[in-house]
This record gives sequence, structure tokens and C-alpha cells, in this order.
Amino acid sequence: MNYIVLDLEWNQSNTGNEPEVKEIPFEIIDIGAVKLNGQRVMIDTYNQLIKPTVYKQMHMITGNLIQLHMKDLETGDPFIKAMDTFLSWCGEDYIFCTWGPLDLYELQRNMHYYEMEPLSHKPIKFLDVQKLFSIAYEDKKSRRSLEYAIDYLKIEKDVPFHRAYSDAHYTAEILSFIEESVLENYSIDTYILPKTKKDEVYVMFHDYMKYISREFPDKLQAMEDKEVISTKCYLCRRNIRKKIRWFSPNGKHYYSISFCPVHGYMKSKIRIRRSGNDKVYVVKTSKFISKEDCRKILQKKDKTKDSDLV
DNA sequence: GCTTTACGAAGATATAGGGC
DNA sequence: GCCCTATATCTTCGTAAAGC
Repeated sequence: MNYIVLDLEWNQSNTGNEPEVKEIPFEIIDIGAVKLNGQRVMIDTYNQLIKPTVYKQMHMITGNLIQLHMKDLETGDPFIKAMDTFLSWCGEDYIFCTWGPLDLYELQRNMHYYEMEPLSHKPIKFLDVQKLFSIAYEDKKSRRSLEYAIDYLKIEKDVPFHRAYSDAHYTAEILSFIEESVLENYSIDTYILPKTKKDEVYVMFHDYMKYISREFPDKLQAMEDKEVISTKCYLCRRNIRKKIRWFSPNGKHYYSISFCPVHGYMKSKIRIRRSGNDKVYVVKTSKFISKEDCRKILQKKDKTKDSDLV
């Protein structure tokens, strides 16, 4: 499998002078990518400017940042043409890698605006190199700028930042530094949410698991779904007994604890999230915890009103 | 029984730090 | 300037205790 390390530059409405188009708040104007083989060695590159059709003025802040002017874009390809070329360049067997979680989301939003066939009909697995950098070298939670990571790894800064191709190239260099085992911490893009039960997402990490449900009309219906409220042991996949039934200390998050005779106390947490069209979906995470942590959650539950028990 | 005060929880708002 | 996410802080509200 190849790695497609992708970076985009985009422009936005020049507030006050140009109305914002709601369906495309950010218009992609520069696509850069580097293809790495399975050993993370560079085997090809892609670099293309896009001729904009939505925002004809460069936003001041953006213009200063990315060092691109409207006249540079006049010779660019139309978005649809550039994407067709780019996607066939990507090939068949690959995973997208980006710095931060936004690029893949904006790419799909732009494709949708131009009524292109979607990249996928379900959530997309990708590598967020910004997150991987934090896991490999920092505290797993912080998010650093690309330049910080380049300085940290003492990689030579031979081209300016904030152009799609150069940032993709820098990101690829960082990716090739990161130890193989860290790459298991992949991310899920939810521009497209699971549409059916079959498309729902189950992700196993070494110390926790994550589940992303399909959409439901509201919170109550989500919390009635068997799969949503199921608390099977994610290691041995057996049904296990609930020690603490689902409860919500605040109406947004739900907690439960089950006990697996082999793996111990498993805490599950449900977050209810809003999707675009006023529906909701569920992100459930499960992990094994100590008896002491179990006691703390029990205390939290005792403070919760009965009406919030499920 | 009414008013004041204190406190904690929940919700709303602000901030920070990343992206362009 | 706007988007996204996570976290911190402020505000509001309900309840309980204290004072009269």
C-alpha cells in the first residue's frame, strides 16, 4: 500500500467585498502531494494550481500567508480536471496522510460543491501526521505547527512553508521519521457518516476502542439502539455483565461500566454529536480501567438524577 | 414562612492553538 | 477573517442551610 501525503491551500470570501458561498466556505486553489511506497520511500509527486470560480479576490490574511496571487492562478486547471488527474495519479491501493484533520474534509466539501462522485460513501481512514508526531515525540494531545515539527526533527528547511507541494513534502519527511508502530493510530474522517449499520466504524487501538454509529433523528432514538448501548468486551467480543448501567451526568455524555472475567473493568463512554442536517450520531469509546477508577465513576453516578439513567 | 447566602452543577461563552 | 476542536472560565439556576 502506498501513502499519499496530501496538502491543500485554500482561499475564502474576502469579507465585506464578496459574499460567502455557504456550501464552500473554503475554495481549494493549490494541491500538492507526495507518493510514498510501503517502505515510505518517495516514488512520485503531484503539484497543481487551481483556477478559482467562487472567490475571485484573495483574502488578505490568506494572501500574506501562502504567497499566492490571483494572477498566479489564471493558468491553473479547473478543480474538476485537477481532481480527475490527481485521483488517477493516486492509483488504487493507498491511504491519505495529511498535517491535521482538515484537508481531507475540505477536499470532499469542494468535490461535493462541484457535484463530483464522492471519494467514498462512508467514513475514510487516514493518517493525521500532526497527531502521529504528538504521539511519537510529545504528549499525544498537543498539536504543533508543521514548522515546529520540522525544527524538532532537524529537517532542513530548504523551501518556504505554506505552499501545497512544499508542505506535503515536509509532511512526508516527518512521516518517514515516525516509528512504524505509531502508524497504527490512524484517524477517521467523518465528512460522510456511516449510512447503514454495515458502514458503522469500529477502530481498535492498543489501549482503547472507538465506535462511530450511523445517524439517528435524535438522542433518544440513538440511546435505544442495540449496537449503540451494547458493551461487549472488545478484546474477547463476549457479552459481559454491566456493573453500572448507562447514566448521564450532563445529558451530553453517557457512561457505563461492565466487567469481563478475563480483562477486568471496562468503561464505555458515549458522546452524542450533531451532524450537519440536525441529526445526531454517536461516538463510543471503551477502555479498561482500575477498580479505583471504577469507584470514582460510581460516585459520579450516585450524584446523578434517576431521570438520566437509561 | 420568608429572605439571604453559599455552593455545586450545567450551560454558555471565551480562549487557545492548529489549519488556510 | 473563518473553521475545527479542546479546554477554561463565567453565568445562571436550583437547592439547602442559616437567620430572623
